[in-house]
Amino acid sequence: MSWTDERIEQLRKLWEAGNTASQIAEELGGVSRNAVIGKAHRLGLQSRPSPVRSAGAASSAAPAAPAAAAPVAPAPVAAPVAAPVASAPVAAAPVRAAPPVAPTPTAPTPAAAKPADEPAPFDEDDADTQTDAEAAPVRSTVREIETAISTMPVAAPQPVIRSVGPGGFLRQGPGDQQPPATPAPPRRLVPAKPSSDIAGKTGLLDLSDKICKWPIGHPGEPDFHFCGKPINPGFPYCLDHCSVAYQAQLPRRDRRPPPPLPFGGPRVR
DNA sequence: CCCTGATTCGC
DNA sequence: GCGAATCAGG
Repeated sequence: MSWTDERIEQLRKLWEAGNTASQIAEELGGVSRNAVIGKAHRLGLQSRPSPVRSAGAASSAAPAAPAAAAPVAPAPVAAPVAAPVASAPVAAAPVRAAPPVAPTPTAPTPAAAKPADEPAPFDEDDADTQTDAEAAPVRSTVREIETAISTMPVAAPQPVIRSVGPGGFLRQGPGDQQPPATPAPPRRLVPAKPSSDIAGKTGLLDLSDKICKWPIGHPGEPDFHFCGKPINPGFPYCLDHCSVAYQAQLPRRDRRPPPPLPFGGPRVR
């Protein structure tokens, strides 16, 4: 496929409408995403926010310097940590009307962020050409909306960091005096008493550095316990279990080949 | 992993 | 000029 005037025009439209390169490529057909990007650049189409560009430098591209054009307030890094508690939108409910705090000139945080270049809403000159491309613009619009929604500042705020404790209550930060909204009754995660299965056996709490810590059974099983015999001095296990735990390595030639792994071994890629 | 756009470079 | 390969962030 070659870049006919028609296809170039289509590319231009879709690109400026905010479609992704892969969408455009799919729409045009016969070209790859890379081809679209390459062509777009050669056409001098305005570059769009790219993951890569942010870090490095706006080398060749970006004549429309966003720095100058951006209407965004400089926002001199207003204490990123301090803010959340007071303004926390998370605690949506009972936050008493924020006291008339000192007129902190907080930057219009997220809402102000707005694309430097607004895509021209419509190109009236091309209205006649629209007929052949009915479907595309619609899809673009849908995507634009989706993108807009997903990037809306409204969805963002969740700055209050609280962890969820057992029972579902929220742990509070130091300055957070509001009681938890729903104080869930404490729940035990483990039985208060050891089950009768391990009565008389060495449980976790019975461990010391004088008795064998060799596990008998598996954690989670009702009768899981530890060996509990006196240790072999200098080791965490008794003599018997030391002999299991510490084995001299045989010379390679004397070793048994390991049994085949149950699932065909590790994946190889 | 997936996605994205940018860049490079052989053709 | 073209676009695959590659890079690099989200």
